[in-house]
Amino acid sequence: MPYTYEYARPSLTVDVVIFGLDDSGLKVLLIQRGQEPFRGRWALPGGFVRVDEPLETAARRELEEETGVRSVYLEQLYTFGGVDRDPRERIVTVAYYALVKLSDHRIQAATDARDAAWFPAASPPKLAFDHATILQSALTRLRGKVRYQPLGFELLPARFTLSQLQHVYEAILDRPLDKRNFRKKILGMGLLVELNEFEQDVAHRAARLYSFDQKRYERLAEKGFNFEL
Amino acid sequence: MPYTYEYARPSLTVDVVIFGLDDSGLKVLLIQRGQEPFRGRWALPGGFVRVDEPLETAARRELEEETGVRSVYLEQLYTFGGVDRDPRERIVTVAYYALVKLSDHRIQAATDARDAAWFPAASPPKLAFDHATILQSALTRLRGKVRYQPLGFELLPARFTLSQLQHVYEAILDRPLDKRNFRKKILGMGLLVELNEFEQDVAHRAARLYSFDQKRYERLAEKGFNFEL
DNA sequence: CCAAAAGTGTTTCACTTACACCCATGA
DNA sequence: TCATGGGTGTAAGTGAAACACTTTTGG
Repeated sequence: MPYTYEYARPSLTVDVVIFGLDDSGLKVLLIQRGQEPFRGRWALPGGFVRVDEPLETAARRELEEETGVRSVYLEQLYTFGGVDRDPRERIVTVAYYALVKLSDHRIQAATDARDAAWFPAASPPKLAFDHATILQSALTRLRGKVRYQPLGFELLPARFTLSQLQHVYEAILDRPLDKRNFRKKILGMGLLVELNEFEQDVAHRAARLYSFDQKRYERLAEKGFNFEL
Repeated sequence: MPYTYEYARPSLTVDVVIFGLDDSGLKVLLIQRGQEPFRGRWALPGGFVRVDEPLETAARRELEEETGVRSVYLEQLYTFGGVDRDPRERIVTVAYYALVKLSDHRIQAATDARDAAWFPAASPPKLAFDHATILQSALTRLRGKVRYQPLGFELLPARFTLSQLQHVYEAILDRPLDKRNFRKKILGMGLLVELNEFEQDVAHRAARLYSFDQKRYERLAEKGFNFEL
């Protein structure tokens, strides 16, 4: 090692809060620990950062190991550096949160039959370390950011109905939204592409499918447009 | 050391973007480096995190060394972990930003006659490492957050005029605000205490002084009140 | 024909914006 | 008395919120 240090240094990990959405609401992916400390407890997926590995790469590595997907929304959340957050030694963790499409069957396959499971994000089991705090921060961030960034689409398949989209926002914000006002507002932004496709096999009028125009959003955002629900 | 590791670990530092405000606008405090790499370049104050030291404590330590003040607004910004951000070795840095009252004379004293100086936050000199990126992130965060959190007061003395407050917001948001609308809005929140004191020694009508009611803000914020400019 | 969700406009109210003049003070 | 910033109200426009019925489809 080319330098010497006056002080011992903390270890560095990443942890990832992986959110998904299904019919029963917002979910978080947790791993059951096989070792001490906190053996048997549920915890966020995470691990050590390698010396030649960018932080986000480390987070994506953890994410991919647990879900099998690679290109999802991933954002750095906060760095937790309390001295006693790990009973063994000082470990600082850079927390990320990710939004994945639970409709993606690769995710179901990757999490089946493992020590991983989806839990309601708002009422998880007792968590290891300070992971309850990290999860709570992620929820708060998500709730704040979803209102002014088009994150809702990250939880849905590429083609979705307006009702599905509304349910996403209702689940995250945890309050009901008015259907007409929601549609007026979201369609008024001009960011949704109206497809000539419809829901299939439903016992009621089939809803039209839409897709989100990411490119158009990026162009508008550069010119000062603000997505805001 | 009680554990062994499969991989070498990055080193960990904190860096602090210290903002202040004077008549010529928003300023940032920089340190001129005395050693390689980047000898002679200006850089953000920062240093290694000690193994038994919480991150925020480390940031406050750096802040106090440079400004002499202890209780100021300090918030974690982002963690920068690019592999080549330091030419010597892998160093991950947890960046913070702070808001200090430049009217506080301790600050002037602590920064006088040192290798530290205040620069316009929007047009700093060429900076060492990736500190230009960090500063830019801090500015973006400050501009975003100042609109929905009462941060402006952190840059002013405890008693201030409405015009001073307006200038704070104009400097940060970098656009002019309408005087009557600004006053209406900010007074309408009921967070300012109207004092029976006035500016002294000005060559025009003396402006009334106000103070910010932090307690009242906290009580309202709990009940769902949102500060919003 | 029934159940279930899709789809659609208008009114009301609150808030934002634009805007100009007199006042108090010290030089 | 002049220069400088302090202090004040109203009208118009824009956007948010509240609200109910008809349509389509499969069972």
